[in-house]
Amino acid sequence: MSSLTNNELDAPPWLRVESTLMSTARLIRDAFDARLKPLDLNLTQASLLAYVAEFGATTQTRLADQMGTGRAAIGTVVDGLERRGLIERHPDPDDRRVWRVDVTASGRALAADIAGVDEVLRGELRHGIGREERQALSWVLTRLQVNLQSAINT
Amino acid sequence: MSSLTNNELDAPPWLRVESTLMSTARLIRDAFDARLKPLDLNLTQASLLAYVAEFGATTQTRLADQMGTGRAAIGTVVDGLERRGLIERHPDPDDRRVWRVDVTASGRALAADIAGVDEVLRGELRHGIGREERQALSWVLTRLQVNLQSAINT
DNA sequence: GCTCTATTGTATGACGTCGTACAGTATGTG
DNA sequence: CACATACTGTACGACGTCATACAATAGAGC
Repeated sequence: MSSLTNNELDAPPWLRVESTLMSTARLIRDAFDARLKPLDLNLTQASLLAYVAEFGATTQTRLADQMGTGRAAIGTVVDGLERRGLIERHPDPDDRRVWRVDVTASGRALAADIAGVDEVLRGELRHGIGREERQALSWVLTRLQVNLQSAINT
Repeated sequence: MSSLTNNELDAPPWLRVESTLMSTARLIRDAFDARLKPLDLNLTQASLLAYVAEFGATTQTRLADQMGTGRAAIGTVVDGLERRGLIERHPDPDDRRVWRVDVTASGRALAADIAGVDEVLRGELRHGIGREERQALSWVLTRLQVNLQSAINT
């Protein structure tokens, strides 16, 4: 069942690879969200938690940069995770403007589950795609990002 | 300024190609939105308008499938474009449940502008990326979508 | 030390999309 | 014909993100 929504044939003439790329991105988010649902996390929350668990106490601005979202949005995500006792905000001794966001014990346990989910899913996504194909994909995407940045700054 | 947010080096160990893909998708949306801003359209509105201009009177459900968004969301998009006189809703003589969404004269004119914007931007995005690389990208993305669909349906 | 500029996190309102439920209509089955 | 099932578009509430404005704080230049 379920033919893909956008194969190259019935796709509109404008937007071809680009729309395939965007629908793929949406599917990635959906797939991760589905697998993270048992942990009661979405991809944004899981990414933030995993990042803090990996790299230790982190500023919210840095988190926003890493996650690719605004500072305001990160604030509410941190609020939610903090309410659930997964992370904590500690004052920074050197800079009284910032919070050092750090993971709690239960947050660290959950981060391990996240890593498991991530590894399993990423393994499934590699089926039928060779290593060099993934590298080629990565290269083209990076090059595309350069072009996109130029296009946006004009 | 503005090094890319996620190169492969400082990216977290979970999510690599996948996160690059998602940030690329976001950049695509941003780039199109920026170029479409003079027309006072966002990518969703422009895609819908271009699709109707290309393929003629279309059902809203079909539009939702094509755009990859829900029926409810499409309804509000159609509302907005209809208020601006770019499209019209006509009753379907054979099925009284559905609207036949069709483009007006001014909508058709704007659709031509959209096609121009699209062609120019897509040309810029191809810089430094060969035809076979684009085809390889497309192939890997399609394969990825298959894997993603399997992953979601489990 | 004082002043100007930059930065951090937050509050607020807006937007786009989603999920669900619903009424109206179509289609298939007895 | 009557009935059950499927489908279309809409109303409604919720969520996540954004843009903007703001107070508090830091840092640079004099």
